[in-house]
Amino acid sequence: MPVEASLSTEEQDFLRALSRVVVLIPRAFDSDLGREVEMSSSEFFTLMHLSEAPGGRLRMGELAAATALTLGRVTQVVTRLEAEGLVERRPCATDRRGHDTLLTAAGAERLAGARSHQIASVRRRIFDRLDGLDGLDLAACTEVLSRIGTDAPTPSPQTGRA
Amino acid sequence: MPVEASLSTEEQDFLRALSRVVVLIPRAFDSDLGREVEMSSSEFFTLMHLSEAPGGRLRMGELAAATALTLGRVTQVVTRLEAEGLVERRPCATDRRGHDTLLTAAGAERLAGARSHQIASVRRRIFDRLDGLDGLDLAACTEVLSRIGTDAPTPSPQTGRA
DNA sequence: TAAGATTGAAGGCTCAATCTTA
DNA sequence: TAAGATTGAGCCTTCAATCTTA
Repeated sequence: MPVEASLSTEEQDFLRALSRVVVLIPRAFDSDLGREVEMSSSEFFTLMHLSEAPGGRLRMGELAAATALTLGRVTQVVTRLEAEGLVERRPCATDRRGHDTLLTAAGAERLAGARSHQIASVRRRIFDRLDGLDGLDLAACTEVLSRIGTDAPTPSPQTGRA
Repeated sequence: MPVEASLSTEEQDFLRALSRVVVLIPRAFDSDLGREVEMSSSEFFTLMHLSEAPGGRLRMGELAAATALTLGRVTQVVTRLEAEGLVERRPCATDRRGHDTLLTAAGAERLAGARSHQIASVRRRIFDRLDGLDGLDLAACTEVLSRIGTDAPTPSPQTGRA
C-alpha cells in the first residue's frame, strides 16, 4: 500500500545508476560471450558454479540459488547444456525427487575455453572503466550489491538462513 | 582474443554480487509493479523519463539513451503505452525522420498513481536492506555503477581513456 | 550513404500448473 | 500436504532486415 514516501536525491541517483546497469550488463555479457564462445551468460555461470562445487555436482535447487535464476529457468538451461554434452543429469542418491547436475569432461573443457574470453569481457565492461577512480572501495560496493534485491531479511553470508 | 588474465579475489566477489543483482532486480521490480499497477519496469521508467523531460516530450533515440534500452525495444514499449493512451507519437518538427513521444494527461496520472508503489518497492528491495550498514557510502557506489556496462571510453566526466 | 525508427523472428525469462516422491 | 523438478504459455528483449528522410 502506498504510504507517503519519497527518495532522497542520493537514493534517486543510486536507483538510476542501478537501473541502467541491470539493463546494460546482461546485454554486454550475453553479447560478448555469444559472439566469442556461443554461450549465454546463464550457461556460463551455470557451468562455473558446477565447476566450483565438490565433485562438479549440484542439485537443481542449489544451482538456482547459486545463479539466482528461478528453478524453471535452471531446468531449461541444464536441458540445453545436457543436449550439448556439457553436463549430465543424475538421479539424486538421497532423495528420489531430486536430480543432480554433473559437469562432464567436455563441459569442463568448454568452460576453460570460455573463461579467458569472459574475463576479458568483464575487464573491458567493468574494471577498465574504474581505472583511476579516486578512492575506489570495491569491497564496500560488493557489500551493498550483496544485500539488495531480495525481499526477505537478506540471506547474506553468515546470517540466519532459515 | 584471450590473453593471459585473471581476476583478483576482490574483483571476483564484485562480479558475483553484480551478476546476482542484475538477475534479481529486474525480477523484483517487474514483479512488484506488475502485481500492483500492471506495468513493467520498462514502461514505468519510460513514463518517468518523459515526465522529467521539458514539455513531457522526447525523441525515440533520447528515450533509448535515457532508459538504456535498445531503439527497437523503445519502439515496442511506446507502441504499447500509446495503445493505452498514456503517450502519443508526434512527428518531429525539425527532422521528418524522427518521432517525438509525448506524455498525455492520462499518462501523467497513471505515472503518479504508480510512483508511490514503485518507491515502496525500491525501499523494500534496496534501501531497507542497507539499513545499519556500517560506513555506507551510497554516492561512491553510484559513481561505480554509473561507469560500468559500456564498451566505449565511458561518457562520464573527465578522462577519455582509449 | 547514413541516421531515425519500425518490424518480425528468435531466444531469454517468468509464472502457474503439473508430476513425482517425501 | 509439501518439496523438488519439469513443462508450456506468454512476455521481455535482442538482432538483423527494412523503410523513410537527411
